[in-house]
Amino acid sequence: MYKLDELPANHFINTLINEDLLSGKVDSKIHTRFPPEPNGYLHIGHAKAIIIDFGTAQEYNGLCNLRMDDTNPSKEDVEYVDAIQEDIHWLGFDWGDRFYYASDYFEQMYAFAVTLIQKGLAYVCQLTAEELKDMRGDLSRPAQSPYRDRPIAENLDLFARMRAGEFESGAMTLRAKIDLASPNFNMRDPAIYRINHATHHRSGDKWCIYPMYDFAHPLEDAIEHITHSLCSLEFEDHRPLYDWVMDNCDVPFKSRQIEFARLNITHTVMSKRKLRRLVEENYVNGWDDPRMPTLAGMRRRGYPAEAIRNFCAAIGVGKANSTVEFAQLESAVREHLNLHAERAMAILDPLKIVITNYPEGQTELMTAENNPAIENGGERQISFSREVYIEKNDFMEEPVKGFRRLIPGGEVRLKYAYVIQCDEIVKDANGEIIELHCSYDPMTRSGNDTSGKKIKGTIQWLDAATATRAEVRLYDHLFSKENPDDTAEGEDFTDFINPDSLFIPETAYVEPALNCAETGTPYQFMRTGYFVKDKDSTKTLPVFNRIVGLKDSWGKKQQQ
RNA sequence: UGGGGUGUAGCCAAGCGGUAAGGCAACGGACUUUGACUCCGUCAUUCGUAGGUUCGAACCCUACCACCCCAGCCA
Repeated sequence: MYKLDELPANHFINTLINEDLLSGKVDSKIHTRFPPEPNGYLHIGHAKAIIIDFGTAQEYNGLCNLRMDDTNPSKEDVEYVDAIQEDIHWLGFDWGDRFYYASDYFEQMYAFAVTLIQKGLAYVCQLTAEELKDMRGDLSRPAQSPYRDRPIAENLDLFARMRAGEFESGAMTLRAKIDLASPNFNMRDPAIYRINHATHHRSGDKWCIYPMYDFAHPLEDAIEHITHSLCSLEFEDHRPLYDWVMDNCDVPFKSRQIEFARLNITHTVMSKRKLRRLVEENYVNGWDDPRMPTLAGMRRRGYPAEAIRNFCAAIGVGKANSTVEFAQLESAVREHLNLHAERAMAILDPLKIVITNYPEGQTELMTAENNPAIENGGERQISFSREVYIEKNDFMEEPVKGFRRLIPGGEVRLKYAYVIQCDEIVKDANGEIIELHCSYDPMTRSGNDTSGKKIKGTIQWLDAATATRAEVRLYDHLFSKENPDDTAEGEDFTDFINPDSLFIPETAYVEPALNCAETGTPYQFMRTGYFVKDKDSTKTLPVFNRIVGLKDSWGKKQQQ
């Protein structure tokens, strides 16, 4: 039925799935699932998992379910359920009508647990958490439980009463009877049900006992006929238990668990605990703050979903712990923006230029390309008059070697307009430069330059008469520390937050034609970078996106 | 100290007994009305280390080393 050379072969997961297909071990459609716990927002690390889960299904013409793994009511909330769905859709994936909740299987899971008890494979253990800790053994000593040989009938009775709410939270657990001496601690009679009198975000107070991940997850997969359950490396040790549940509960289907390495990125934290702290301790303004590595944050920052997908494809899938450089993500974003983002001019730190030989009151319309990187990228008209703003650092009174922009007595091209020459520097009493007096060369009009001049530098500008004052924000990666995930639990982040991660220039101007209120299109600022409207904020002004800005080899040279 | 994993360039990563893909970064150069983009070129005689098997080893065997994960009634 299958031919090896027709099957996907991008990485080891394909190899394993192909084996199952070729051997006939799996004779149904490939079926995967993405099973987030609704206890936080999805981040770029989840994007990798989503792409592996949904992507693998797509590669094999199969299906991928979305399942809320909501088996711990004290950590979960509906707010996250909604956000997770929105983010997956934004990323470009769809689960059709296969949206499930683990909590919908609670009744079935309970029945499986009862069966296990009847088979003598599970027992109610009344050890308290502290007692359990004392009796769990260690590397060389097996664990112990005085309740291990409780009669089946008594276990059945106790488990029913656990469900009925007769006991307090934590009073007892249902444990799988496997092997107290196993070198794999996960097999030392793991708890599979605990008592927790908490209100579940969905099932309310219907249940006061909840299945543990190790028991619930294989059952969820089996119930949904998941052929391949893809998860991260830390669950490798749990696979024997996963298989034990599959083998000892009378499941309708047997799934196979395959583990891959989760994503780490430099200058970024990926742990939900730490992301939550960033939000709750107000280091950022919410889960969707553009500085956050959450999908919601990246969306607001102007990262295209396709760029994130391309990034994940580029980094591959393996089993080695690795940390991808932030630059690799930026590269994927730049690559996409270069082809899709329309260009615009903006001035973040204005310096006024008076073109003394340009007639007062005159205005010309100049033609500017919207996207020179693509054919038929469109054009727009921008006004030009006697007074314009340029970027302050596009002028150097005492130029360093190699500087190609405006210098006293020198010439520079105003992009899409004329070549100007700096004739005079006007300063205030403190010696601060107020404005520059320049003259333009009428023969150098963009599009029909008859001057024959070869000008090295080209800079951006804005007509002072029409430029729109804008609030602009520049973003960079959140942490100055390369591997902030190494930060000790509870440690203060303050010293590690990159002071440049958010910068708001005092006076910034943009082209008036930019309809920032209505467009979600990323714009690219001339030479200085990209910006995108911050769609979800109440402000209608653009966000400047320094981090995926143009590479600046001049700036780099300056630093050296 | 028990168990489970992983080691290929600065960072990812192919490779699965026939003589080290690709991407990111970096560095040269060409082009340029964005110091961007684009284009061309350079970048592992060697695959954690040491032995062994073989005509031939990153791939097989042995030993060692390093790093990651596991003793929640979290997922």
